[in-house]
Amino acid sequence: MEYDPLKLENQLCFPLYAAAREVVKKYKPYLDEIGLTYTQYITMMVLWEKKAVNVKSLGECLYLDSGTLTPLLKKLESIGLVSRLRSEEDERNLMVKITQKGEALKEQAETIPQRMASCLDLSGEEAASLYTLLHKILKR
Amino acid sequence: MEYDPLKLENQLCFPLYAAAREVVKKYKPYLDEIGLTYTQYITMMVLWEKKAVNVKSLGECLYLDSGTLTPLLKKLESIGLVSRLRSEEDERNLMVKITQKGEALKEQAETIPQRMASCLDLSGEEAASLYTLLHKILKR
DNA sequence: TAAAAATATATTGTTTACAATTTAATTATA
DNA sequence: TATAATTAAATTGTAAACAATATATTTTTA
Repeated sequence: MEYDPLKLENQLCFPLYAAAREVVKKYKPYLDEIGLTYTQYITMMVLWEKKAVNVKSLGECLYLDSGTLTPLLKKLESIGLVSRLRSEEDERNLMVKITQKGEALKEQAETIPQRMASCLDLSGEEAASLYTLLHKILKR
Repeated sequence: MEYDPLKLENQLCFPLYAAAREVVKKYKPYLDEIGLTYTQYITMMVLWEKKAVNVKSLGECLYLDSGTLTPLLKKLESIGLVSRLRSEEDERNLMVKITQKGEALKEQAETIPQRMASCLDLSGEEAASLYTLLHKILKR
């Protein structure tokens, strides 16, 4: 029996793709508590840190484009977590700003990272090693 | 400045999610050549190996459910790569079988794994380590 | 400075992804 | 053996994800 590079078990991308989806699925019960999807959650993370950001740099942070972000940001605006306003200096830029309600949500999210970590069941070393390898793939 | 577990750069899931999408995106030019999406490609991988499989076990292989697979398999059937037929013994099962055309496609796909690997730019050791860690996450 | 190029976001269309529900078939059990 | 429980796919509805295109604004350059 010779080695077949087209066997699923010989792929590296496939477990990456599958594990990413499995982990996002594990977040769901926690994110349901605060009424966010995973993509909305990481968007809020950027805003919890930066307070305001335009769509382009948000997309660079998250590896997402306006086709994904525009409807998502409109949704977050409709929930009252962010505001969307064209920049005065350059009207091509849309500034996304966190609202008071958005800031307040952070407190409810504080417990999520730890609860998720205990789901993952990796040692500290394994997690660090995985972190490094993934960032190596993402390096551009 | 204290450690904030809600900062994007302190997440492990986020680079997993982002890297998976980036890598799938890198497949696109290669998969375009053979007219498949990434999800269709990994479905064909299972069929290149197993020749025939029902939707449930296909879903177990790929970590996908019938909600995703049903339309995808109909699409593959419409292209002529697979056939879909209810099992005689148990009519709840839908057997998905690879066609001649599906088998023939494998030859055109042979070069993809190597070309992808050179995109990834990981050493053999790094790839092996990543493989192990991802499978640890997927272990059920 | 008028036209061209570049930039930022939005829109359109297609495919995934998945939760929740429905339908149909099979198996278990009262 | 009729009824209940289980199982496998399909369907429905929503949210991503992304390529390709369109629109509007700003910057370059001829």
